[in-house]
Amino acid sequence: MKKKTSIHDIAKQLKVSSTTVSFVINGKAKEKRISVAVEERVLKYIEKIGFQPNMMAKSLRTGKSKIIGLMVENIADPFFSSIARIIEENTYKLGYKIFHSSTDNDTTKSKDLIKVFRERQVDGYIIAPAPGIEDDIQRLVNDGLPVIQFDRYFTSLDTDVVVIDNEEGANTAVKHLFDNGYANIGFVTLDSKQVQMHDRFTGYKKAVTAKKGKPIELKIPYGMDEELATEKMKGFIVANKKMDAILFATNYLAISGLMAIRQLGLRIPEDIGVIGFDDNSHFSLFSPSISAVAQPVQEISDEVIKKLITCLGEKDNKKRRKEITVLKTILKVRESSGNNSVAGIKKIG
Amino acid sequence: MKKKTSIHDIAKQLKVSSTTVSFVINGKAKEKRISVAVEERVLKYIEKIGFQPNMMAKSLRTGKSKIIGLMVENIADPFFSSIARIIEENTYKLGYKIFHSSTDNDTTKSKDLIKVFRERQVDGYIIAPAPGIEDDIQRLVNDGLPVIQFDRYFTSLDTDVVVIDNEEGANTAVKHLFDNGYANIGFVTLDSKQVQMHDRFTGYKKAVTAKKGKPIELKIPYGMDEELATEKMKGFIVANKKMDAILFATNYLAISGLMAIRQLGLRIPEDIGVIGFDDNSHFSLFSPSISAVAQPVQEISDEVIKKLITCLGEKDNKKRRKEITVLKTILKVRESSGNNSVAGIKKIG
DNA sequence: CCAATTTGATTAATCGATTTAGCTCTTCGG
DNA sequence: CCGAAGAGCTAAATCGATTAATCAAATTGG
Repeated sequence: MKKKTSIHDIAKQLKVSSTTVSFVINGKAKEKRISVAVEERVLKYIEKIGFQPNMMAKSLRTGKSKIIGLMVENIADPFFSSIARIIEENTYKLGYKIFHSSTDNDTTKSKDLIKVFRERQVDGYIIAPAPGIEDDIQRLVNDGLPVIQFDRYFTSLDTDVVVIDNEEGANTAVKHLFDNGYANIGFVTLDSKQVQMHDRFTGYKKAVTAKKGKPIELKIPYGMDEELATEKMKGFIVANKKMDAILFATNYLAISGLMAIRQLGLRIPEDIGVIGFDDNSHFSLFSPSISAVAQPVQEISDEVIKKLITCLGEKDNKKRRKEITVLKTILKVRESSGNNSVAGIKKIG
Repeated sequence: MKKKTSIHDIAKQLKVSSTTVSFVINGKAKEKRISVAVEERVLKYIEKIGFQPNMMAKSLRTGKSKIIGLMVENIADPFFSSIARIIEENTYKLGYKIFHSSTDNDTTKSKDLIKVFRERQVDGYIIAPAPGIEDDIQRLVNDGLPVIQFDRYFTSLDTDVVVIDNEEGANTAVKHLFDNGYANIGFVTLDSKQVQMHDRFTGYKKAVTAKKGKPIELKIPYGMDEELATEKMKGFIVANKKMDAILFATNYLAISGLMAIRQLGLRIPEDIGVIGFDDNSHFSLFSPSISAVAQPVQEISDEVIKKLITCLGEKDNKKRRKEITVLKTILKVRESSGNNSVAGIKKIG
């Protein structure tokens, strides 16, 4: 059908060697002492025919695929898709393309994805790890491949890490609820052992016990159908009559929770106060508007990229000292958590 | 550091030829008359060392990268990220990986992306085209590469297409507003010549003129800052005193519009009725809940995948008769557009 | 003027797979 | 016992680039 023209075809046409063409294409004309005359002739020709080198061949030879593997829980989740967008944008400028993949927090799927990434020779890995893939990541690390863990991480692994201060984020949110007159604060989270969820619970618990309260917790299994989750939450709210506020550990849990509250006919913030983890551009438009612990998406992405670039530039990655960066969350105080703004916290419309 | 083991290393270890190893790995042992004994020996060994063939080499040789290029306006937009997710999921099962990219509806960026996709040898293209890239896509088509346009398309190009019936979607929405007692309906859209926006306007206009009304239109430039857009819309609403309902042409325009309405202190649906194009899982939680013209995301994705698979299976793509699939939208009637449900339209909580 | 250096370009190996064509050995019919 | 057929495996070309090694011609220095 169509045979793509190769560097050799060009060489033949111009009666030079393919080496020369390669040098010119890669801007090494000066360095490799190619005469300006020949250089221009080659440049003109490849411009004319719109030559595009075959990255596969290039990658095979150089060992660099110029591809980054990005593994997140769910690319359709606004938190992850925003990060994906920023990462894509910035790495693109450096000539990298991204393979995205959603793990659904599933171990088998994640392991398989790592395998696929490997055989595709990706140059670097950005991973929000699912449970149980410690060994797989360890193997990447052993082979000196650049790996960044973000959002959550295995403490046992020696990789760069970018996370937020989940404990403090949750803690501040609960304290804020107390300051607004709520006394019995519940926590709805995922039934998960992952470190970020655990930290959020810890932050919640510390704030509650500091007030001599006792934790009221509901755990929803990962991947549970939204309607079912809503039912669970309705049961949870009904069963805990005294509970007057809830902190939700993820954005989609908050959504189910809001449905539950609405279906029960409760008023926010009068009957029940609400704060969600992960902000969403829509929260400010709800009536009442929904308070949230916002993750600094831009900063997270920037940190991840910065670290990745550093890793990619390293010749021996195993020698480098790895860094754990912990970023601060921002409590977005809106109507759903009462009206008193707390010192040091921005009150927003 | 680490030299990945190749098919040759395996061959050397097992004292067979790399040809044999290749045959076994690709399941052609029977076909190529490799003895069961040798086959098992090879299989056992590659299992033991966890061998992973180099896809770059494979792709170079076979000419198939097993990569699909996906170009959308913005991967952080829930509409596109949902589609991306479904496509990723399904193509993955067939051994394909996806390169996603956001075009921002920018011509230069889109052209550049197509170039990058080409040099990366992607096997197929799924494109929600930005303006002005007709020629670039035409070139792909000329070279017999599988191309699917979706969400919007260039009518001049002979590719498979998956879109929704934008005209009818908008038309139905406006009719619904009329049926609910609204008389002067405005339309807020993008300042864009793209076909999907044009069709939405046509649907709106036909419904309005059928009622002897005259169109009231506001065009927002693509990429305008959200706050500025909100201001524009406030001005629009104030300037058109008699306007009592608005249809927004995209989900993010609806968001800005809702902010404008809120800031002006208007009540929905009493003072002003609202319908958005593109549904969002949050719309049902707004107070009042927001009506929307929902796009059938799952169906769109399924169609796109089906068509792509067909193209990929074709030996001569240029011969194939291309198909344009137009899918129906679903009007989700909620509180923001009044209370009367229209015949044939599902009234939802 | 000859050896040494510089200039400008090329030859050929290599990356890791796939695949065509062919080689060797056994078996079997006649 | 010879030739054909088939079974089982391999050599070597190939995909399209990069790059170390080298070479011929021109230039320079002493």
